[in-house]
Amino acid sequence: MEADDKRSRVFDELAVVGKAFGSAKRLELVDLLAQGERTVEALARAADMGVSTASAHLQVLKLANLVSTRREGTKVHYRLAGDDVAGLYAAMRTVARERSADVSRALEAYLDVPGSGEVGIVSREQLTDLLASGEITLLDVRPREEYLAGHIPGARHAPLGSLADEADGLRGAAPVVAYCRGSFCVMAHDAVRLLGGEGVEARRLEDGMLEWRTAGLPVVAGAS
Amino acid sequence: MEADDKRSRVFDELAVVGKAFGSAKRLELVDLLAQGERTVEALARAADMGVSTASAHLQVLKLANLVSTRREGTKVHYRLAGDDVAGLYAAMRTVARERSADVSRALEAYLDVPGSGEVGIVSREQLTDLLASGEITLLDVRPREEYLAGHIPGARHAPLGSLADEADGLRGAAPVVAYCRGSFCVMAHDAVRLLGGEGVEARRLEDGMLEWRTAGLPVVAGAS
DNA sequence: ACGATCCTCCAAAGATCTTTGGAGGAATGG
DNA sequence: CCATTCCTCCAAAGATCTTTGGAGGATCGT
Repeated sequence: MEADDKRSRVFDELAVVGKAFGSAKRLELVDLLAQGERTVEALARAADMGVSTASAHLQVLKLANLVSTRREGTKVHYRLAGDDVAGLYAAMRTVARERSADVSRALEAYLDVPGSGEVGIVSREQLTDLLASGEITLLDVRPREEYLAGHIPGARHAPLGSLADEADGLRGAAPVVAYCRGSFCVMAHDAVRLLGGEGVEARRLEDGMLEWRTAGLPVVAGAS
Repeated sequence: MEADDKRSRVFDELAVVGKAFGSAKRLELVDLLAQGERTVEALARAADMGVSTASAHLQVLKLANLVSTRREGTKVHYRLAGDDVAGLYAAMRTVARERSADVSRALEAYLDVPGSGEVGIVSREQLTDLLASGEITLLDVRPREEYLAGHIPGARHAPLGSLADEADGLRGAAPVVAYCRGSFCVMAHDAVRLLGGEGVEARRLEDGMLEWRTAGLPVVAGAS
């Protein structure tokens, strides 16, 4: 049957996209790219793999049309092909987390979440209100390049590495809300722990930049 | 670093879910399961593969917690673990179709869509209105088991195989809207072509049952 | 034109997946 | 308790993916 061939081809092509999400290394690259564009070398370094390997994985993502590239001199910058790709990645994480006990267990072990009694979590809606009323200091604790590529309006950049130096200035001032890459990112957890230990009142955004962007909320780029 | 190990494990577990969507055969099974539960044998037959192969693929889906099973006598019925899984599958199809020229090309070849000038497409919103005003006959042209597992309220079952016999009764009566599995399914296209050739005024729903269900619209099971 | 940098492509080894037939397990009906 | 049905598990062959080092292409600055 000719029609069966054509149907098979449709699923074959769909599987190209599915396969792109079927490798831990590639997911790690997608996770990084969801925070903004990066060069191959930067991606390889951040995801701890050889440049050849990173390039090969990026070709797979490119073949699936999930990423696009921009050349700047000798460097090639990769980025997600669109917000819908970030949305698909976020949706997959949500389903995986809700459906798979293995995923949620691995995630809890990584985030070091104290089972039940974590206090001080702020939802996106609450954050919008708190920002409007100016009652808090919003900290973006991601690496500098990611902050520059896009952050929540009103957020100050305070990377984890230099957060300890800022504790003095934050103590006693407006309470802090910290955020990072998303619900699978440990940085905001670490920031809240660190600040709490320094006597600074700190909570964290429920998820992070990925979910903020996917929800269609405003994002501002550059140093602000 | 211990933290890196834990992070890697999170991505490894995520990749288990991603991999599940990374095989054409498995996607075909998911596509079928999105229409309702089925036994292993029925799935193997419908997707044209050996029972062992189907079982193996189903184990992969089960390991990713994307499907669940129900035993009935010697038969095992598989179904999607939840509507969120169907939603993820639908989202992946949408992204794949919009991003990948290969996917949309393969799809057009399969659906045999006349490039631009296809008339008579009804959106979900329009269908809801048309149903409320009773101005149309809504036909579900999927196989019987899928109709029974869940269909749009008010739809009559008219499988493709026996549609020609119904043409006489439909001619001159209320115009027809036909639907099938979803936007990657050819049956409604075929139905509209067939009815049109018989002189019956027929249009098709823009997508199908998968998108209807994913949108949270009402579904009724059994013969109605 | 040349060297330096950054990336992609190539080839090959190693790892992982897919498919198959058949053995074996679970449930049913006589 | 035996035969039947339906499914899962096993083992092995074949196919596909991943990772690597190094060759080679593109771009830039000198």
